Amino acid sequence: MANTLEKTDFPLAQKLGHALNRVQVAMRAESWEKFGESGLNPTQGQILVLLGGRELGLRLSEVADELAVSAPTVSDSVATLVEKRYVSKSKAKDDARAVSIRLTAAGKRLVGQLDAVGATIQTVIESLPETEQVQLYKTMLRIVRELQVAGKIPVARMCVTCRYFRPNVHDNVCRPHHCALVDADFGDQTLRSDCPEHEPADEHLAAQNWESFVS
Amino acid sequence: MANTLEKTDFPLAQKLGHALNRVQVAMRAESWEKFGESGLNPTQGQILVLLGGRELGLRLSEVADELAVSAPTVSDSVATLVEKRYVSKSKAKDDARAVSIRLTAAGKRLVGQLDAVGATIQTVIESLPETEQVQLYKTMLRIVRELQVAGKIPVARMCVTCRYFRPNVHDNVCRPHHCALVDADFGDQTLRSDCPEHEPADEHLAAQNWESFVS
DNA sequence: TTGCATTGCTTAGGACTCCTACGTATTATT
DNA sequence: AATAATACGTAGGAGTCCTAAGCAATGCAA
Repeated sequence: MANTLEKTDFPLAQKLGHALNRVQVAMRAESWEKFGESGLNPTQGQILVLLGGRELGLRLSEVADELAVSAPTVSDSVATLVEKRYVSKSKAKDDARAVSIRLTAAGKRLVGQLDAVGATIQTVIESLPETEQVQLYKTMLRIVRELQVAGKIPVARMCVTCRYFRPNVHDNVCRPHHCALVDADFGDQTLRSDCPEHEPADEHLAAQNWESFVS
Repeated sequence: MANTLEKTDFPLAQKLGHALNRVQVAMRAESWEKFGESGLNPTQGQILVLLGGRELGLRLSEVADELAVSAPTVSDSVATLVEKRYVSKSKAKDDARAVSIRLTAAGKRLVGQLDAVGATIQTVIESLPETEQVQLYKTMLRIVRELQVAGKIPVARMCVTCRYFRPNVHDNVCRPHHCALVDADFGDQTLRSDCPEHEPADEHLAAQNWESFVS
């Protein structure tokens, strides 16, 4: 009798996937709402937000990798964004085949008003107890990292893949990590998922850091 | 000096949103891959998977609500699925305006082969320590519930909104909850996010249960 | 019971995503 | 110098996704 429920149950990972899917649906819907106000669709919005964090401009293929869509799709979307005067395309200096995509002044203005995430999602996350937020964040970073290892998304500018990252080197439980670039100790909640100062670690260091981080 | 990183940092909720977005990108890309093998796109696949859990058939509008897209979109997608012979449409008995959408035999066969989530995501989740999986699951359920309260997604068939759910009534730390339908105690990892036996609780009971659950 | 608002769905029209396949230019390799 | 690989673009097509408008059927109120 005690096992009545477990017997007909699905594996936890599958149920987690289901829950993740539901959140994903909500996020996508919010994305339409949020970007729609500015006359954009989700893909265009994502491109703009992505560009917002990169002053130096991005290649077309880099954008495609980041958003995990095909190059033609990005080519199309960027073309419409150019039409809307939010981004500009220029020839890359170092490669005559390549283009450099960056925000125009109008684009920057728009991105400034745009939040990266929908308001409801943001509110919901904020309503969680802070310890749960930090725990969730750490778990999400772990998932993101594993997805990168699996080649599903490009290596993001996260602390855990940075050459300046020194995980768990301090005794302080609240701030166990260290950033060798700015020479500061910090905690899990200050870990970055998209740091402008990020410089990729070599494979060996990355693996080593990852070990120290998750243990 | 100690605050060097924190000063230039973003709010945690925003960084969490960013991480969630990245996972979402990966999931969407996997969705294309996975469903593409069967000649489907993500939306068609989602509809099929959704229908897979509902023997009795669903209204068009219910599908639209579940996937958080407009009725015309579902109308289109269902039409192409009918063409592909995976689903059938019939008039609803109780309402001559409405249709009942359900899987055909071929549709059931296909859904049987389809996983709800992409293989990589599944693997990544499974690679997490089990305690972290359970914690993540609980947090995700909480987020899903909050999204429902906010009206962003329809009330799912989760334990926490079920009239048979009795949260935290047992002393056993591993199995504190109780299902009054099958009369069994169970733990967080056995909580359901889409239970076929689900019967919605009234508002009062739902609120009360939610309180007991999260505290 | 008649009238009107609401509901459930469909059609129409348009913007755009997203794909595969192929073409063109440039760069890298041999 | 010839060939391969890379970066991007175009073409063509299926299909998402929206808003707006329309048609039945239903529910409610006078």
